Amino acid sequence: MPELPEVETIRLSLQRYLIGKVIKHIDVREKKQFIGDQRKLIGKKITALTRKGKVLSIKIGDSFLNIHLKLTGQLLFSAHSDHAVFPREIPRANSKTLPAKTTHIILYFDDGSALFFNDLRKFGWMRLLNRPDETSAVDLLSQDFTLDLFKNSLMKSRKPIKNLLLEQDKFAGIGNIYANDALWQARIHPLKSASTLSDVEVGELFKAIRLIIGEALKRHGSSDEFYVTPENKPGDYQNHFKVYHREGLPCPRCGTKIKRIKHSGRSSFFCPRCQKLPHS
DNA sequence: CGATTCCCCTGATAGC
DNA sequence: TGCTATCAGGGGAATC
Repeated sequence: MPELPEVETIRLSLQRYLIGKVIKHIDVREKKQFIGDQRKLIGKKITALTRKGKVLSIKIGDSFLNIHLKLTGQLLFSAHSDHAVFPREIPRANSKTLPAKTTHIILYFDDGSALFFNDLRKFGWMRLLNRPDETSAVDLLSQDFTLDLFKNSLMKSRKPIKNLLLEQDKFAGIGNIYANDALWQARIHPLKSASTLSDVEVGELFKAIRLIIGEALKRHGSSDEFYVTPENKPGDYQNHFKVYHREGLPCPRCGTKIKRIKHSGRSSFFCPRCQKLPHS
C-alpha cells in the first residue's frame, strides 16, 4: 500500500516526466474517483508536483490535482499513449499494456504521452481543488517534524501507540507497514499506551521512524502487493521487512517467531521478545 | 474525549 | 465443480 516512501518515489519520478506538459484530454472511466470539473484542466500546463503525507498534488494551471492511492492505486507513465506497453506485467493489472481493466482515469498530454491511474479496489481518488489537499498534520520528512512535537503529541494520548502513528492528522505519511517496522526498530509493543512511553522510548521511536522511512525511500518503497513506480518497476523494501507481513517467521534481531494481532480493525506484527508490554 | 463498527471494493481463499 | 461466506485494508462517518 502506498505510504510516504512510495508516494515520494512516485513524485520524484513523475516530476521528471510531467513538468511542462500540457493536458490535452482526460478520460474518466470511473466517475466517483474524479472529484471536480476536469474541463478546468484542458490546455493547462503542469508546473509542480508536491506531496504531503500520502497525498500527491500536481499543479496544473492555477489548479491542484490531488491524488490519494489508498490501497491499490497505481500511477503509470507512458511516453506513447497509443501503445503503452511495459516490458513486465503490471502487478494485479494482469497486463503489460495500458489501459488495463483496472485503469479508471487517463490523463493525455499534448506530446502524445499519458498518465494512467489504475486502482483495482476503487478506494483511491483524484480531487481537483484550487490548493493542495489540506491536512494540518506535519509531514514526516518536514523540518517541522521534531522530537518536541512528536513527544507532545504522544503525551496527550492514552491510545495504543500504533493507532496514534497511523493518524494522518497528527503525523502524515505513516501507514501499517512502516508503523509496524518502526515500532520493532524501537523495541516498543504496538499496544503500549502512547502517554506511558518513557523519554528514552519516545526518542528511540522518533529515530526509528526516520531510519525506517529513510531506508524505505532509498529502496524506492515496498512492492508487497500493488505498488510499482511510474515506470512499472518494483521497490525493494519488501525484501527487508522487519516484522510486517512476517507472521511466524524469525525476528531479524533475536530469531523469535513474529506474532500477529488484530486491534481496531487492523493487523499488527511484532516480536514478542523484543517488544514487551509492562505486564506480560 | 475514545473505542468500535460499518462502509466503500474486488480478488483470493476456505468451507461445504 | 461451483457456490457462498469471509477477509484485507485507508480513511471517513456514524454510533455507543
